[in-house]
Amino acid sequence: MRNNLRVERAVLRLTQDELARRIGVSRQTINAMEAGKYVPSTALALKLAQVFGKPVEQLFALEEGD
Amino acid sequence: MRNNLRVERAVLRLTQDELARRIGVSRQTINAMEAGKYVPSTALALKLAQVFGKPVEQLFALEEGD
DNA sequence: CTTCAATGTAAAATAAACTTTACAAATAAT
DNA sequence: ATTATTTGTAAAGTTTATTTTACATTGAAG
Repeated sequence: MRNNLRVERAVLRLTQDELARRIGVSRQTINAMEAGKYVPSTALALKLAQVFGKPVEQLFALEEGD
Repeated sequence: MRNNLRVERAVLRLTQDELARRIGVSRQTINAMEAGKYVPSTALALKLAQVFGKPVEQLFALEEGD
């Protein structure tokens, strides 16, 4: 699972902490997600898509081996 | 989190078991998801979107209280 | 060169996703 | 009516997401 979170967050000029607050998770969750340390739930993905104004498919993409 | 899985699966005339195999999860996972018992990971949501040929947003939707 | 804001990271704990096994209920088919 | 397929459900277990606390690193700003 690859994601564009870092880029999209930069576009909005948000800090990890600000983004975390907006979608109701901890800052470490954002940091770990950006670092590709884990795959978020669909609920989180939808909230992120909402904040960034882009469809989930443009934020997350499956890779080889899923 | 509401979802359309049951309807979309009906459109493709797939059994829970067939769908489960296609995306590599257990049949109970499909059943529980359709029953709204839990929210799948983004990886699963993307696979389902792929199978059904629809964007994640058309399969899953956030509700009041997220 | 110090200070401050932002980020990286880590360990321990909790919650939630997902599997396996197993059985019961519903529905379709013969 | 019986059998076979599909679906509902449940308990126990494993794995993964997410939180909390806490500290170390980076980078910008003064």
